[in-house]
Amino acid sequence: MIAQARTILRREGVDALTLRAVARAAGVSQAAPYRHFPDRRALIAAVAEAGFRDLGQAMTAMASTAEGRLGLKQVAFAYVRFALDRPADYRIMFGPEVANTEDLPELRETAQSVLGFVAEGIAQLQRAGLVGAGDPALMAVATWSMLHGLVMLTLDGQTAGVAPSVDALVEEATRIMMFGLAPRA
Amino acid sequence: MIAQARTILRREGVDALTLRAVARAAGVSQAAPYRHFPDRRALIAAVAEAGFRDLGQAMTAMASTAEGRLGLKQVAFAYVRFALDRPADYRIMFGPEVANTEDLPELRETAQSVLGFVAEGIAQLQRAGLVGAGDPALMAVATWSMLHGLVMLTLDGQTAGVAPSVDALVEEATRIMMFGLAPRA
DNA sequence: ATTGAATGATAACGTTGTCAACATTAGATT
DNA sequence: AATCTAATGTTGACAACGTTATCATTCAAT
Repeated sequence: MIAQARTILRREGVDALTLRAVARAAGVSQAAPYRHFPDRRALIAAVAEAGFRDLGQAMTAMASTAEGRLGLKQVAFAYVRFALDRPADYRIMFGPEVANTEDLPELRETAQSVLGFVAEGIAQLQRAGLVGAGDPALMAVATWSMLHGLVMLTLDGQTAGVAPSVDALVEEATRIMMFGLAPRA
Repeated sequence: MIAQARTILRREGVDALTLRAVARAAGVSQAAPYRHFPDRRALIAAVAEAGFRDLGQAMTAMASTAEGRLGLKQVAFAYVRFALDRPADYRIMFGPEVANTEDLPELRETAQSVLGFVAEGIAQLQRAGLVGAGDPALMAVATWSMLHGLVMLTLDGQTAGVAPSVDALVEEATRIMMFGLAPRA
């Protein structure tokens, strides 16, 4: 059922992701989904959680392709690529429907594991002397924020024309994140 | 009518912002709004545009309270404060309904002026030698991305527990943005 | 005075989330 | 083997929504 939902989401967008549409796709009556999800929000939360799992997988896969700062950058690219490849999935994962994750502990945990993954990578770089002192969790939030914002603004069409390509944009943004806006003496 | 819409949005959330609710609040028939907005999306776009205007105003007001890097940081605080004070407004401004602004030139322009404001501030810092060389528009996008991401993740409850307060989080994030993750010799 | 645009009212259509009531089935218990 | 229970599905309904078509009103410009 979640698989049906994700297919609809990708093919027809968020608006088409209705409980009835999922029921139709599953060849089942309109009320049947309520046996598995208490309400629409729960279905969306399940789809979001699947998305976070896929995202984590994509990031992990890319992390092992390079070391040091380049590794972190590769993860950043994997992150952005995932979001731009599946914009509807990404939007659902951070949409208002699942904003208050207090009552969705599983989703919360899955999402937090993405943050934890970034934090761990940063801690590694710190041990290698490639990242300065400071709370790695905080640095991870800042890094994640930048990527998330970049993705959202790009999906909203707000970064068009600033850089020759999205890749170039990510390249520059991660560089700024790593070395800062202030000049280095 | 836009004012009614914004009141409903703030009081009852995005879901309650329906054309019918706006019509009721205005004491008018349910079809009357269609004389002023072709569809729901147009109403939302108008609300979003009003939000961007308010945001720009808040940022501008705060920019004149300090100079140099501190000025930019004050603008960042103003930005975050606006978003957290009026989460529903902020969400609408960057929501999927108005994602493709191609057919909403006015909204696009208003939103872009926020970016332009940041870019101008960065260009000023460059002239003062407080920010390194590089395309200020690109730097502005990176900065905006970080703030936008930070706000969204915070609204989604994803940054809870990382810092003692949101202010501290913004403080640290802007510091990282300015001086980078990499250690300074 | 007439016209035409702007604005509003009424009524309807199709879709949605949700619920209540009933049917079916598979597994566990007796 | 008979019975009970939980899970799952169906039918039918309700209210709310976006949207449209049709008709009424007002008011400035000609």
